[in-house]
Amino acid sequence: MESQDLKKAGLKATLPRLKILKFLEASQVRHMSAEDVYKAMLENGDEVGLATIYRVLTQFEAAGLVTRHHFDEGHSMFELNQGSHHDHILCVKCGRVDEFMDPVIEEQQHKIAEAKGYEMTDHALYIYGICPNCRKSGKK
Amino acid sequence: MESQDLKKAGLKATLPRLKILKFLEASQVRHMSAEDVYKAMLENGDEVGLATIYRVLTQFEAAGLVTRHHFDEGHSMFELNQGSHHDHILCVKCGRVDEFMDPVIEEQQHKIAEAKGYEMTDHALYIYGICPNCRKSGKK
DNA sequence: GTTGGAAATGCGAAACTCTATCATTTCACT
DNA sequence: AGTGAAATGATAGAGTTTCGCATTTCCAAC
Repeated sequence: MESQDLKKAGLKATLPRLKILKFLEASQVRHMSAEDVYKAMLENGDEVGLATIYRVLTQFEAAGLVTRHHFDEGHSMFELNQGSHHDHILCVKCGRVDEFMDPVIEEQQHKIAEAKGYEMTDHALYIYGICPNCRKSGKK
Repeated sequence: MESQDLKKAGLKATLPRLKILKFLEASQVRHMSAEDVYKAMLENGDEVGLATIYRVLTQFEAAGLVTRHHFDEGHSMFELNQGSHHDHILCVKCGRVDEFMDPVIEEQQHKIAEAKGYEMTDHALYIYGICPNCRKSGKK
């Protein structure tokens, strides 16, 4: 009963919110824009207004249910929070996204923030490159 | 004669491009959006169309003269390439931007890319936090 | 120096993502 | 079931960036 998850997050268990949460959980694609979610749900027969998708994803983010990423300028990508924290490495040719977690980097970031007198609240790390497949096929 | 710099970068030495390059070099502010550049140049009496600012900054980026940053969603920030590579730490309260360079992190990134089979082309690292000033004044 | 043509510019319109407005509907609680 | 608060949906609007095209500028050859 996902409605419990929403209540726990401080959100009223409305039909659109439930549909979106279920959709994210069922999706094979881990990273999606609001537009992606909107279109995919439409095809699924679940009609939810685009404005609602944006609102709900923002609320989910505030509630810690999803994370918002800025892989590239222009639009936000959302990822359901499951499993543990990780950063991303992206292919500039095909858009493929892989995940990694590096304790050394995580620790260094805290050290840097401390050295600069900052209280660290968040961080974003993206490595861009050419993925194994694209290197092999040698696409320009 | 900055026109040499442009020629070297493979760009025709036009008046707007020269003006923009000179402006960036003279500016005390290191990070600016296209709109920032446009307005500041207007006040300076250098009128260059906004579309041209966007085009030229994008060309400068391709030529390696400037770097484009995505500090937050919504708009790109540009920085003239002078001095060496560095990453950024940003205050979420006041927008202050500091720079740092950490050899350990740089090296780890290459290792990660290699381990994942990627050919690394670029990376972006932003640490977000509360800067010393904002911590002292305890602003919410 | 002129001049011819390619390249760049400037303007407005348009694309794109995201937010605001507000009438209507839905949820939760008696 | 009834009621009030909150959420939704549709559309308009805001903000950033790009596009299309007429005009201007650069530059190299005469």
